[in-house]
Amino acid sequence: MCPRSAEQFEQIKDERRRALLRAARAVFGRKGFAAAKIADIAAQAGISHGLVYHYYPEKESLFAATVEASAEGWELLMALARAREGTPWERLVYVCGQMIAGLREEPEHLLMTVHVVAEDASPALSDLLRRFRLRVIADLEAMIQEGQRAGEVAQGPSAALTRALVAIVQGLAINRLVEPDAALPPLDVVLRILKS
Amino acid sequence: MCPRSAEQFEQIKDERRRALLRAARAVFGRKGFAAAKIADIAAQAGISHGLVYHYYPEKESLFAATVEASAEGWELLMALARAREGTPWERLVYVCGQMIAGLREEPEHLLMTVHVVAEDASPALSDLLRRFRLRVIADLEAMIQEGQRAGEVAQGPSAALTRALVAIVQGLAINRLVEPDAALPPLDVVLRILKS
Amino acid sequence: MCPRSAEQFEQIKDERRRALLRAARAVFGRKGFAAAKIADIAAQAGISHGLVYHYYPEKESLFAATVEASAEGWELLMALARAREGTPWERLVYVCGQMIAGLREEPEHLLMTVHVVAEDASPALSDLLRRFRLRVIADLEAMIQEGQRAGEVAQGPSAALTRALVAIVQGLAINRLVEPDAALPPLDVVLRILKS
Amino acid sequence: MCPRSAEQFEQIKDERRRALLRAARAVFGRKGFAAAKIADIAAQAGISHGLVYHYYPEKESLFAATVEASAEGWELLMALARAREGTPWERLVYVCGQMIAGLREEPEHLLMTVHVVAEDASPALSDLLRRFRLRVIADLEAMIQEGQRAGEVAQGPSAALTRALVAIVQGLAINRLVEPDAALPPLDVVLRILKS
DNA sequence: TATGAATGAGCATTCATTCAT
DNA sequence: CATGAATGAATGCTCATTCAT
Repeated sequence: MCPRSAEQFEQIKDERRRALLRAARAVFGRKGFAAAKIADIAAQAGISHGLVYHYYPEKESLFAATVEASAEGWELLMALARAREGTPWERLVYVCGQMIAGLREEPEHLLMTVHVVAEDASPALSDLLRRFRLRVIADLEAMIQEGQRAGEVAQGPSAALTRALVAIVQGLAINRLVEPDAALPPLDVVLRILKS
Repeated sequence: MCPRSAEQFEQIKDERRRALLRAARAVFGRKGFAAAKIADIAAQAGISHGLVYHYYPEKESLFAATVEASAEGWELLMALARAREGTPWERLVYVCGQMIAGLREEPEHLLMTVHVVAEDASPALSDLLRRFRLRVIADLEAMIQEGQRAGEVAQGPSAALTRALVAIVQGLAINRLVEPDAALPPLDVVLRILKS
Repeated sequence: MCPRSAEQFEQIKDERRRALLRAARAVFGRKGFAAAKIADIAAQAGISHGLVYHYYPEKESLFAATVEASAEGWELLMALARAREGTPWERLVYVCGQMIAGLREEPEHLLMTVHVVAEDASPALSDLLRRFRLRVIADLEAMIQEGQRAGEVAQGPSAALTRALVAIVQGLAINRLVEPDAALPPLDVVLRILKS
Repeated sequence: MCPRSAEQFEQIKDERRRALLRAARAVFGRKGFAAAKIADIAAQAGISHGLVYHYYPEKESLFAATVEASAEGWELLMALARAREGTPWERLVYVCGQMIAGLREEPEHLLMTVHVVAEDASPALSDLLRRFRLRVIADLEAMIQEGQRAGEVAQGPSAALTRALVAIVQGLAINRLVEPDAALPPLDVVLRILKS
C-alpha cells in the first residue's frame, strides 16, 4: 500500500524482535525452558502468540536467540573492558562491577545457564549454553591470569578461581531472584575471592 | 493374617519412600518443578508412576516432602556443627566443607531453591522453599556473627556476607551440574570471602 | 485350623456378600456405574477393596449381581402380592404402596435402571437392566389388565398406562434423592393415573 | 486486518458454542457428569477435544453452561405459557404438552438433574442443578395453585402435587431413553394426576 | 502481517484389577 | 481369606504449533 514503509517495516520488525527477546529472556530466565509458555512471552512482548512464529519458527529457536543475545551482550562488555586503560585488576573490577550491576536489574539473564540442565530441551540447546558459559569462563580466566602475572590476583589454579568467581555471581543472581530486597554484598567482598 | 509382615510392610514402605525422595530430589533439582515428570521420578525410583500416588497424593506434595527432607538434612548438619568443639571459625570451616562435599555428589539438592522462581508452582511451594532458605541463612548468619565477635571473620554487615557465602555455594552447585568434570576451588578459596 | 468353621465361613461369606450387595446398590444407584468406585463400595461394606474380587471377579459382575438382587426383591414382592386376597385393585394398591415405601428409604435402588444408558458399561449390563425393567413392566401390566377387566382401572392401552405408572414411581425416586425432605404425594394421588 | 471477519468469527464462535452445548447436553444427560468424556462431547460436536477448552475452561464449566441453557429454555417456555390466553388449566395443558413433546425428542435434557446425585461433581454443580429444579417446581406449583383457585385442579397440598407431576415427566424421560420405541401415554393420562 | 481458532501430543492423576504377603 | 501395595490404561487438561482469515 505504502511503498515507502519498507524501511519502517524493518524498523518495526527489529523493535519487535528486540521486545520479544527481552520478554523471552525474562520469562525463560525466571521459569526455565519447559515451564516458560510462548503465550506468556508473547503477552509480555505485547504481541499475539501466533506472531511469535513469524520471528522464530519454534520455541527452541527463540531460546537459542535469547542465549545468543546474551552472548552478544557479553562480547560488548568484554570489548569495553579490553578498551579500558589501567591494570588487569582494574579491568576485573570493571567487569565484575558491571555483572553485579546487571544482575541487580535482570537476574534472570544470568540463570538461563542453570536451565541447561533441563535435558528435555534438545542437546543443541544444552551445547549452546555450555559453549556460551565456556566463552565467559575463558574470557574471565584470561583476565585472571593477567592479574596473576601482574601480581594483583592470588596465585593458584586459575580455572578453579574463575569457577569460584562465576559461582558467586550466579549465586547472587539466585539470591536476587528469591529475595529481591536483600542487600547484595559490596563488590570488594566479592572480589576478596581473588585476593590471597 | 501374617503378623510379622506388618513391620516388613512398614520397612518396605519406608525404604521406597526414601528411594522416591532421593529420585525426586535428583529430578526436581535438575529440572525444576514444572519440567520434572512424575514418570521420570518414578522410573528413577524403580516404581510405576501410579505408585507415586500411594505415597504422595500429588506432585506438589512430593516436592514439598523433598524440600522437607533437605531441611532435615540441614538441621542434622547444624546439630553436628553445634556439637563440635573449637572456635566459631572451625565450625564454619566444618559446615562449608560439608556443604561443598555434598554438592560434589548431589549438586541438585542445592538448586531446588532456584526453582522457587517457577511461580506457577503454587505459592505454597514458593513459601516453603523461601522459608527453608531463610532458615539456612539465619543459621549461617548466626555462625558468622559469632565469628565476627571472635575476630575470626571480617567485620561488616553479616547479612550481605551470608548471602555472599550462600551464593558461592549455590553457584558451585550450578557449576558442578553444568561442568561435572571441572575442578572445584579448594575450601580456603571459598572462605576467603569471610576474611578481610 | 478349625475344621468345624466351614459352615461359619459360609455364613460369614454370605453375610459379607449381602453387605457388599447392599453397599453396591447404594453406591451404584447414587453414582451410576462409571462414577462408582470399587473402593467406595468396599469401604461402605466394611471390607478392603481387594476382597471385593474374591466375591466378584470384576466391577461388572458386581453390578450385575446388584441388579439380580433387585430382581429377586421384585419377585418376592410380586409373590406376596399374588398371594393376597382381594380385588386386582387392592393388589395394585399393595404393590404401589410397597414401591413407594421402598423408595422412601432407598431411592437409589430404583434408579439403577437410569444408568443403563451409560453405554460404556458393556451391552451385557444394558441388556440385563432392560430385561429386569421389562419383567417389572410385564408384571405390572398384567395386574393393570386384570384391573381393567374387573372395571377397576381406566380403560385404554395398558402398555402406555403401565409406563406412566412406572414413570411416576421412578420420578419420585429421583425427587427423593434430590430433595430428601420434600413431601411425597400420597398414594391415592399416584394411583389417579389408573383411574378415569 | 480483515474487517468483516470479526462478525464472522463471532458467528462461527457462537454456532460452535451452541453445537458444543447441544452435544454436551446429549452426553451429560445420557451418561452423567463423571462418565461423560470430554472427548466424546467434542467428537459429537465435531471438534477436537482441545478446542473445548477454548470455550469452557473446564469440564464443570461446560456442565454448568449446559444447565444454564436448559434453564433458559425453561424460561422461554414459561414466558410463552404466561403470554397465552385461556384458563389456568389450558396453560397447564400447554406446558405439559410441550414438556412431553420435548422429551420425545431429547429425553436426556430432563435427566441431567438425576446426576446431581454424583456428589463427586463439586457441590457447586449440585447446587446449580438443585436451584434449576426448584425454579421449575416453583413455576409449576404457581400454575397448579392458580388452577386450584379456578377449581380446575384437584385440591390438596400443591407441593406434593407438583412433585408428582415433575416425577411423571422425568420418569417418562427415563422410559424414553431406555425404551425409545415404547408408546408414551397420552397427555390426558398424565394430567389425570391433577384431577380429582 | 497479525490474530486467535484449531489440533493433538504429552503429562498429572484416578482407579479397576492383580498379587505377594 | 484378607490386605493393601503395585501396575497401567484411561481421561482431564495444557500448550506448542499450524493455519484460515
